[in-house]
Amino acid sequence: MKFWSRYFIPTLKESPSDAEIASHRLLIRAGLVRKLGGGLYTYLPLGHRVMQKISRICREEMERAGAIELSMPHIHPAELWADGPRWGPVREIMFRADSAGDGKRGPREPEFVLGPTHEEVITPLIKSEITSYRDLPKSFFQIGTKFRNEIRPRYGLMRAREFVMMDAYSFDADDEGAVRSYLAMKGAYEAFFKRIGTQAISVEADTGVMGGSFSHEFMVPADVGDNDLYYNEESGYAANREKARSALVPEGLADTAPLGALEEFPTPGIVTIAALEAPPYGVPADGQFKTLVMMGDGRPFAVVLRGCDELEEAKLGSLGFNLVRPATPEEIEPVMGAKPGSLGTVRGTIRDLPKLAGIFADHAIRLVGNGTTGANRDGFHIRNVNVARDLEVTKFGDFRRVKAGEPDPLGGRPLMVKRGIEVGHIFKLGTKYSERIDAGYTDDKKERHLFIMGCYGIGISRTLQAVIEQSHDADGIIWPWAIAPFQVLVCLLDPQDTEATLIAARLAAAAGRGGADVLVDDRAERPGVKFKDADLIGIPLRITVGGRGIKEGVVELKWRGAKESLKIALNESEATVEAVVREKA
RNA sequence: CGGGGUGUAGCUUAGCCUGGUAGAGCGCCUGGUUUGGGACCAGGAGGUCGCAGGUUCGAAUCCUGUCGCCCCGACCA
Repeated sequence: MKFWSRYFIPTLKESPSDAEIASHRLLIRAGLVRKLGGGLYTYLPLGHRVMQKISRICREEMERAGAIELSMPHIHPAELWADGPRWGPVREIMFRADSAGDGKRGPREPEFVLGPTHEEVITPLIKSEITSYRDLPKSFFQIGTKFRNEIRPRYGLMRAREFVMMDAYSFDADDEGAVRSYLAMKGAYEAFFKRIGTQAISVEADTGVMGGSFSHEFMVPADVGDNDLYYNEESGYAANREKARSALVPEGLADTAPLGALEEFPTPGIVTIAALEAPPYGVPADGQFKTLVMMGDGRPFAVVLRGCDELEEAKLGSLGFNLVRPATPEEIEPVMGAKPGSLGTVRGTIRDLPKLAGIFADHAIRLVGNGTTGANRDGFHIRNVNVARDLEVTKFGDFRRVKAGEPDPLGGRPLMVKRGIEVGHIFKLGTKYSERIDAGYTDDKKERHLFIMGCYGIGISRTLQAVIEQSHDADGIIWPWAIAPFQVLVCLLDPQDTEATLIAARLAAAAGRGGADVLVDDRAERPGVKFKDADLIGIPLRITVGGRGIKEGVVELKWRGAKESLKIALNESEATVEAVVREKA
């Protein structure tokens, strides 16, 4: 039990100007955190308590799923990362952790870095400690601070430079085992989010820089999220934007339109899809072919889409390039023969076809019959273009960004879209890390195999903020019971009054017996201030003890989300409070 | 890193265009009156106007540079 007057909850009437979104403002106004610098936050007592509660629940669910807790260093020798597969992409977000030195030495390679994640630490560890199939499978986890020098920290704890994460790693002897471990973790995640009172959706996700064979993200739906979720509740399909597919194009669809004769025509100054749609041309966007030239590991390649579709760059990952970027006009013209705006892939029109590392076409272009595309000659397009007859294509694939309302790939029902905050991510890694350092075990036939790994993360501090984003109103936070910093707030309106103080103490004790963490607002403030603060910090159950109620012989119980309060007779109040709390806890 | 914005008291900000005494609200301190949804009255403390240089008799204000922070984009738990 804590007394507000002796505790530390610095609430703010106004929010600092640098807080943009509701959850960020509330974090600060409710006295949960204070900023030290960009992406760096102090957890004040209230915020710290919530972090502890989220961590504890996370720990319990991970252990229930069979994972074993350990703790790895935050400072890593730089050699651990140097020359690794992720050194390039990861390097720029890593903090170096060398001695600050005397300021005279010039730049040099870092000796130590602050750990952004721990695959690189745990894989060598397990390599040397586990050598037999008898010791598999094993899953480990830790809950601790991670350091990433984010290019742009944002939205308070949402994207911070230093943040708290639960990270887990699984080691299995074979693929079936690895899938079991993966599913166990997925189950633990689902249980975790359910217990903390948060709706989190798991969606198919891209593996990105992490690599691996498949993965799911756990998303908390929120308008301020930085990823789009495409889903249909009936069919159960859910994927993020990078991964989302649709059943727009029937399998094996061939050219259908009556084939017209190819015809080049002048289009002076026309370099956009929209301009070709307008009079006098009037070619609808879905009747155009859009040709994009990208650079993959330094080699140009082309991507062909319908004019009405957008490229989803993440989907180019399947092409096997390490680094992909749009090509510059200077890189494009010598290869294609024209500047962007007049590009196309009609056979025979590409100036230097052998230079291209490939022409990759989205399946959806099959829907275009007698279409129009660039002639690879500035100021000219070609009409009556048909895919099978006319287009140069190395390979078809799924490269377009899905749109809301398209049929989902499982049941053909319309896809819905929501914004979401990524709070967890699980990866089936396969052997990507174990192979690099030859980490494996010996089986019962004395044969050596690589560990099949998985890795898993939950952003604990991000989850804290995502919960607020999902659960608040105009007055403040509405904490789910399980992670509220205190579950019960005894609001003592007349701390000078001995009788009221005594009643408040008894009720606080009763709530404590029921299993709640109790905060007593014993400050010498006016009732209005106390009520506003109570709503702001979002304690689920408020018990009001005041002179007015005592005269009537009642105290009031009010749930944070509810409109009305309940009056309870004084002589039954202790038993009632204890019972109510026990039921929740 | 590219684009945009912004720095004035603990917080929110006015003043800047058109140079001349730095102002308000909230919060804080003292006294009084109040006391069930952010009270009122009186008094008070608190500001190197982000930093450095320049122009000027004179700079919060104009110019140059620099740093911090915020927003949009790429990246991530």
